[in-house]
Amino acid sequence: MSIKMQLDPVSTLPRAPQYVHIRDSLAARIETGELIASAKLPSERELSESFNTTRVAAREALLALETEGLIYRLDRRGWFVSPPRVVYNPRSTKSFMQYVTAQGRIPTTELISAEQIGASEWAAKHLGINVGDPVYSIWRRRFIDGRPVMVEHIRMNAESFPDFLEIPLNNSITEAMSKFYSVELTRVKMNLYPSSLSASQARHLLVSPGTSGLYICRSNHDQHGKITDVDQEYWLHDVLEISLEAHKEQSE
Amino acid sequence: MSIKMQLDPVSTLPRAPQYVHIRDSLAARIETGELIASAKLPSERELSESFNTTRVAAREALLALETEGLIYRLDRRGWFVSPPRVVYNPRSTKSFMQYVTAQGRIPTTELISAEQIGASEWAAKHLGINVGDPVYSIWRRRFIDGRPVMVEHIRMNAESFPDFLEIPLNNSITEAMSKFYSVELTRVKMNLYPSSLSASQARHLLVSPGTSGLYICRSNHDQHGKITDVDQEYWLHDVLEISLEAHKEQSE
DNA sequence: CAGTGGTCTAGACCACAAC
DNA sequence: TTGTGGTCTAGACCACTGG
Repeated sequence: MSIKMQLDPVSTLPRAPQYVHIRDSLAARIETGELIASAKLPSERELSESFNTTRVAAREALLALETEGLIYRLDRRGWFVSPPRVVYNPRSTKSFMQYVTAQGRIPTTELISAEQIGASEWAAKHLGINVGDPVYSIWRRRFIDGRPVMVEHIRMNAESFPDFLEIPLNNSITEAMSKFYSVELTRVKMNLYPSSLSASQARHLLVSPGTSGLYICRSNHDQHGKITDVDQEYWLHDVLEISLEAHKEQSE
Repeated sequence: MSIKMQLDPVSTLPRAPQYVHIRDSLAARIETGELIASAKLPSERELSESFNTTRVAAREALLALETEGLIYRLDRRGWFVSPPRVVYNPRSTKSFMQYVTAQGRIPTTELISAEQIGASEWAAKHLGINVGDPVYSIWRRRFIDGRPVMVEHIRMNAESFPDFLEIPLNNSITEAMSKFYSVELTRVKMNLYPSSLSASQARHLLVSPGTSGLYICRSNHDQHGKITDVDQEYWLHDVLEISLEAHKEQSE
């Protein structure tokens, strides 16, 4: 037996990158519950020191976990463990407030701005009205357990809902439509895809510009088939799980 | 008026990061059509030189565009302009082959592996059978215009589809069920959320491990309400746009 | 003001793809 | 063999958060 240590054959295989070790270590600490939901992770500098490497490698590990949806980042504030996803079912009549509460989480809604303007080309097309027709343009921010998770931009046909802006807009708009205008939402059309958050949206959500998100565009229809409102939602990418059940149809 | 030049007030505002310029420049070249779909971008080194900066900054710009879905990356092969998203409607009876073709794109399916095994706990639960019951486990890879965009893992109740593995599995499984077993898919249950691709999935899709993706889990049901198969799909994040129309129900 | 992430410099070596 | 992205070193300064 030679004194010189034999190289382990395994070491001739492609070595797992350094950042993978950091990722795995953190992932394990999350899985075992050592780091619980919303807990703050060690700083990038601490991590790089304790793993005897540089901030770049630590950062890569954190970014990988972020992409997976295991952790999230508050801009210049640090890294935190992601809470479980909230399940959203477009077919359910439950409002945001209702389905979040039903899952044991605490929803909040905050009005950012609300005004009446003339319909843009985009809004007119989606609301089935003419450019320049009066629409309400409403921006809101929604929270789950105190974390801002979504900003939304709602456009409503103003002529269908006179004086709507007098109503408190940090409550359910669906309920307001029902209670004050006898308008019931019976059908929803949605388009959605992963994208990234603009600088403005990111600011509202306390994250860095360019953070990945989930874009959802919803058109709501009332019992007469009329479009009531169009809602663009910009979610953080780790917050939602979409769940839906569909009956097959020949329709496109 | 002092001789000393006044600072332009604008310059006291936070300066846009360097990588934003590179991002914007590339985004503009994509928008104007100078760089068309699937075109290869300049290499990271070329970009960093032409913008008189380092690879890190160039890379950040490219990663930002990747998150937006404007460009994609083939592992160690370079960066390319993303083609438009394909619209997928879960309610439509169209198969992958059909809806991709209908949008002027060319779909391909490749069988990776197919075997009969005993149901895992996960498979048993989702198929409504017992652990160890015979199931087909099928892995496939799907392409659009030659680009690998999704890997899927299908589990079927083997007892419902005797000798299914004898059928060519690079064609539509839905059609095979209909043609040979008189089983029609009438209902689908889906769960989906953004996530990241595992090393194995990434290899199949020619991308780097940890690339962000879109996870879709589908349970298909036949005309009798029986579960026919469960399908886990791992899409690249920039490929799909989900489009759906739902009638509201009191059901959860 | 101290601490955090955000951005950047100026390099380096590696694994792999394509020729 | 050459060129690409993938990973990494060892620093630096900046913008902003929070006490």
